[in-house]
Amino acid sequence: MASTQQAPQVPLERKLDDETLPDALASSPPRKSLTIGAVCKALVQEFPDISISKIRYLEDQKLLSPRRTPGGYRLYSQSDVARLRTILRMQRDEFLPLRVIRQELAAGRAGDAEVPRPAREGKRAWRGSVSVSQQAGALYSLQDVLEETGAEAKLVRELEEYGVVKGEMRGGVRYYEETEREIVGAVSELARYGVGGRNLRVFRSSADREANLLQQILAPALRSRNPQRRKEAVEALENLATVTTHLKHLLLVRDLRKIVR
DNA sequence: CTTCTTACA
DNA sequence: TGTAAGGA
Repeated sequence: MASTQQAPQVPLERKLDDETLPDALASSPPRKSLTIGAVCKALVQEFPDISISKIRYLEDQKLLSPRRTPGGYRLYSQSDVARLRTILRMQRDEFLPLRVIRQELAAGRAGDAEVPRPAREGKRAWRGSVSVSQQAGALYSLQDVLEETGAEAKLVRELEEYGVVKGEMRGGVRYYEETEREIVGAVSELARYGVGGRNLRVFRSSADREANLLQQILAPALRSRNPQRRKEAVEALENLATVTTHLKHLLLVRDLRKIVR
């Protein structure tokens, strides 16, 4: 109830004159602000299930604070929109809870102008990080794998025994995917430090659990009828994998320090 | 016609 | 999250 809404003067100067939204063609700092509806329309391309209420909700959660017209209409500046994009991407790609996003945003950039987006932590991966989506990658024969990783056949056999790599039969010959080649390479590295294949079961089972977890989370999107959404889901999976890897790395480092200290 | 807030499902 | 209501 209650509602002594003041007169919403003409909320903005020409609402959709610039609905072209050349977000890439920067250099238009303060001039044009958008109403919530316009913002929604502009973002619906990249975020299909965006909605006015959702945007308002984000404001409730203190993630946005657009200016208001004397009439109470929200006016989103370019940087507000950029910030909103960042928020939506963090939610969609990294599944970060709003409270985390709020901190992340408060503690740093992404409030104005362009978004330093790809500043993800996906640091090192042994050589050439692999991606979940490159399913249809090349296949490698045992020979190839051994040559490129410098591993011993014995090691590969061991890994197969423990189900770390499986390879696939083609015309009586076993071939390995690129990911598996990477695995062999990494394990080979570990072998030089005395870590045997039998020590890897723990890795494999934890990897399985993680894969299941991520898959469950993304299941809805992966089942989507919309191919675009599925594609995004796969990308999200990769990002998630990167993030969890980073997390594991941090936890490992922390624990190692405890031990060494 | 659009947006606003509040309340409710 | 979405939506209906009542106003501006």
